[in-house]
Amino acid sequence: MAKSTTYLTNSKCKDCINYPNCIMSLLNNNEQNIASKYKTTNKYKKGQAIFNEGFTPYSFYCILKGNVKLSRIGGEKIQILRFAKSGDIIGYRSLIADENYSTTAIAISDTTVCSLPKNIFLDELIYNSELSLKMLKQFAVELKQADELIINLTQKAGVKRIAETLIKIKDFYGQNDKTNALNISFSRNEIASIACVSTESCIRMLAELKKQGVINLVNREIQINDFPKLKIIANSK
Amino acid sequence: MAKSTTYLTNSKCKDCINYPNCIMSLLNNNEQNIASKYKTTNKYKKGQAIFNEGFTPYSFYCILKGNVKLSRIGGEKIQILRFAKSGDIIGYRSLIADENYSTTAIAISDTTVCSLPKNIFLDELIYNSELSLKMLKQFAVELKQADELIINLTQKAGVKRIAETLIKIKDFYGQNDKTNALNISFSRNEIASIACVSTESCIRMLAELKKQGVINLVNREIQINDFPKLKIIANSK
DNA sequence: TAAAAAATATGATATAAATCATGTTGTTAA
DNA sequence: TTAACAACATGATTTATATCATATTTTTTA
Repeated sequence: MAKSTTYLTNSKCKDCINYPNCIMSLLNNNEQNIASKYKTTNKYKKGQAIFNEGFTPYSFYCILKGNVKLSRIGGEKIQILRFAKSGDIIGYRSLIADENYSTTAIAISDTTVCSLPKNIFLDELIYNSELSLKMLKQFAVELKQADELIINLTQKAGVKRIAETLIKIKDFYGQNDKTNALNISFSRNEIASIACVSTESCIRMLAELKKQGVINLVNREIQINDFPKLKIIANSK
Repeated sequence: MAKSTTYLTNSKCKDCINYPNCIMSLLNNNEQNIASKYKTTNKYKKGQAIFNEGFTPYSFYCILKGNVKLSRIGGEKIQILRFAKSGDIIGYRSLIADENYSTTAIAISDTTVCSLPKNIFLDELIYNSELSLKMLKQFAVELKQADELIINLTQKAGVKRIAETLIKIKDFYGQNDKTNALNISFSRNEIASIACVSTESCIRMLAELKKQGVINLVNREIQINDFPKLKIIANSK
């Protein structure tokens, strides 16, 4: 896979399209000056890795524009664990834990990412309590979500996990108002890796949901027809 | 289940048996004074809940002495997610996320817990950057562990998960030097809830490990004879 | 625009582990 | 010290879903 393209810019967070939603909007003027001085901006094509499991982290990443999946390998199979989109941050867990990356981040659409050197970010955490508190909250929510994923993946039947997965994608990335198609399209194999089923089972389960009239499958694209029913399926015993 | 017994003490963290290992050792003199003024100490019998999933949190908890399991219900089954012991803190996730408890904490041996009112703890987080940074690190490690649990529970075969569970208990709570028995004993049903298998399967798999000479089952007590082999089993494909 | 490759689809079979059933052992309480 | 109960144990059966096999469709590339 080709290397990402690097762009050097001096733009500040307060002028970013994600301001004030991005967590880095909490930097004060001085911190923003430092950040803009040291940050680089990189473009990743769909499918390119931003960082890889097992590698040493040197940077903190902000998604300027685009979408990312975070996954982890366990022997043979890949498990997709969570997602990120414009304005989200990635790669901070390893920096804060002072460990190598425990997940792999891959662009699921063409994605532009701002990178900040490790120590600049860690310094900001020390001196900006608003930032560190926001980070604490981010972790607290993520930890709950990880716990929920454990319960969902281990205690729900396959079709329910597929339903849950479609809900997750719709809630996070949205859907087309007219066609009801999911804004970000995943292959059957990817959906399987989110729901933790085999690709074949995933295909069968999607077919089952289609048969029940909950979704529509048009040219590999998934349209959610009956979102309430999808929720009922995902949450039923 | 009977209510916990409450004791009021004015002792400070710096005089605690867990000093300086407990994260609260990072409080400065003034903060320790405030903490000692507002904190209460409670004793929980084995099996008693310290807090329950779904309830609103009002306190931050430090385990003065004892052991705790953190679990979560998913429909029918209970999944044990992690453990805590003397010097560990619990209940902070919900406080920081400003959400109800997402897990239940139950004493797995007689346990004494210090409680600090929610706002005292949250204030300390704001003003003590050393504390908030340590909390960030705690979250970062816990999040990785949650991710690892996802992979282990969804991708490893039952026996391997049982082996993994025994390793986890041994590493976290230790084992008796002479008998090789685990320091904290769990019922078969609890081990099943950690490894995410049925109780019957858990029993069968323990029997299998015994047959292989890796462990010994004496009066419901589990002794680890061959730890290296247990690790090999847990990590083999 | 044909050929190759990748993704989707579907049927048949295998399998790990849950569930159900019943029995045994160990612990608690009358 | 026996009865009652809970925990542990083991066999038989069922079930969900993975795996294997083979098509079909769509996309990519030569």
